[in-house]
Amino acid sequence: MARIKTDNNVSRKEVIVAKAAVLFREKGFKAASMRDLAESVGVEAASLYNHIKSKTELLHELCFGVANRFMQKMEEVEQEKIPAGEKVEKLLRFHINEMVHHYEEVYVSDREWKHLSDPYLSNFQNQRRIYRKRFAAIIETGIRAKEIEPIDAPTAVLIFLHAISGIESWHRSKQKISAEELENNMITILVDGLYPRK
Amino acid sequence: MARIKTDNNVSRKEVIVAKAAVLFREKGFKAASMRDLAESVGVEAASLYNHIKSKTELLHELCFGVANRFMQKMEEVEQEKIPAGEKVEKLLRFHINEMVHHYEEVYVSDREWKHLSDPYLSNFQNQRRIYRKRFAAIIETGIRAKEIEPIDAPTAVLIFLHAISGIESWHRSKQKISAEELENNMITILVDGLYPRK
DNA sequence: ATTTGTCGCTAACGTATGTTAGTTTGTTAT
DNA sequence: ATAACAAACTAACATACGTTAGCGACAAAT
Repeated sequence: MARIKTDNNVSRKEVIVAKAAVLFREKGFKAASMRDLAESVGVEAASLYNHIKSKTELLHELCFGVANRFMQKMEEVEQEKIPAGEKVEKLLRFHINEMVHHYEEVYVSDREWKHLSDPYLSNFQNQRRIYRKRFAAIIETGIRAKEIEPIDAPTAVLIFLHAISGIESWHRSKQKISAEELENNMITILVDGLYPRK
Repeated sequence: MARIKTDNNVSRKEVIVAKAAVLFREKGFKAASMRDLAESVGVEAASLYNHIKSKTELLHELCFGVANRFMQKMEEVEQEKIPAGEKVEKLLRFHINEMVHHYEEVYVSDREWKHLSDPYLSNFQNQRRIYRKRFAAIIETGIRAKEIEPIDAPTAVLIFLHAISGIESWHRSKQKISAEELENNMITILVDGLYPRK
């Protein structure tokens, strides 16, 4: 009998959720089976249910974990007293860092949320919509202050968020540039298009 | 008995592939069942197999259909005798148009190719890698000609391609701006970051 | 040492899935 | 009208999946 080993105040459930993130990322939620997950945890499939309620619970855990972190950062940034452009940059850097350092969870939350079931599904969709609205609002504030070029803010937000989720491919790439290089490259490319030409 | 109705030289197989694109987009490849597809086509599940070999064949058809169109455009653009910046812009506009007008197929090809099986899988991955290399090469030519800012070309390519795939959300959005507006907004935001500041 | 509760195991259930076999219906060509 | 073919149907198969029930093994507390 092989117990799930848990170092340092990390519950067995958390171990399972972490392994699930890896698996859901590489196979997709539907294609990843509980038996796959069990094997990667080192245990029989049925044993998982001593720690979790269902497969979907794992997805909840992942999606809302990520969503909450982003929402919290949004609140933090909104309250700072700095120009809108800097707020945008701060948010972008946060996104990039999350993608680099919590790759699996962020990726899963981004691509697999469709498979949430309905009290949670609409909740999640709402959160995303709200997040984007608030992001766009920051950009629009910058535009009114003539600090940012007059572009369509919602489109800009879409571009930013999806551009960053492209780090997925960087993550798998062989000839990696460093994480800081990546971050600065992205900021250059994304943000420099924002400011008016002189 | 309800036959699949086919107007205008369009084979029944093509009807099925088209419906599959819609279904795969909204549920994901794994979650979409052949019985779902059959219902949406208006026929029993088993009947589909008079026209197709397998579920995965539908995915091949979609993925390689899209990939081939992009490869062809790449060849076309490479051979034009225009500045690198304009080549980039042409490719981006093509991407945006494909995403707007062949939404379902492009989206599926982008997100569901993981579920291809192995002779096709590696083939598809190769095509993508090659496509990106050639795209990056164009940008690098522009950089050497001091026509484009010295940025990391592979990163720029990742950003561009993923940014455009974000149109997905625009497609579903209610308060749509027009397709041309969208295209021009995107080009402004993405391309303007490329040229050196004066 | 005994109790108690946590955790993992085996076995199995019910359901959904992709696909095949064999048959019947409808259409097209002679 | 009839033969020939295409395309739909019904029935069923094997497999894979999420999950439950019940039991045994280990660890912690008394």
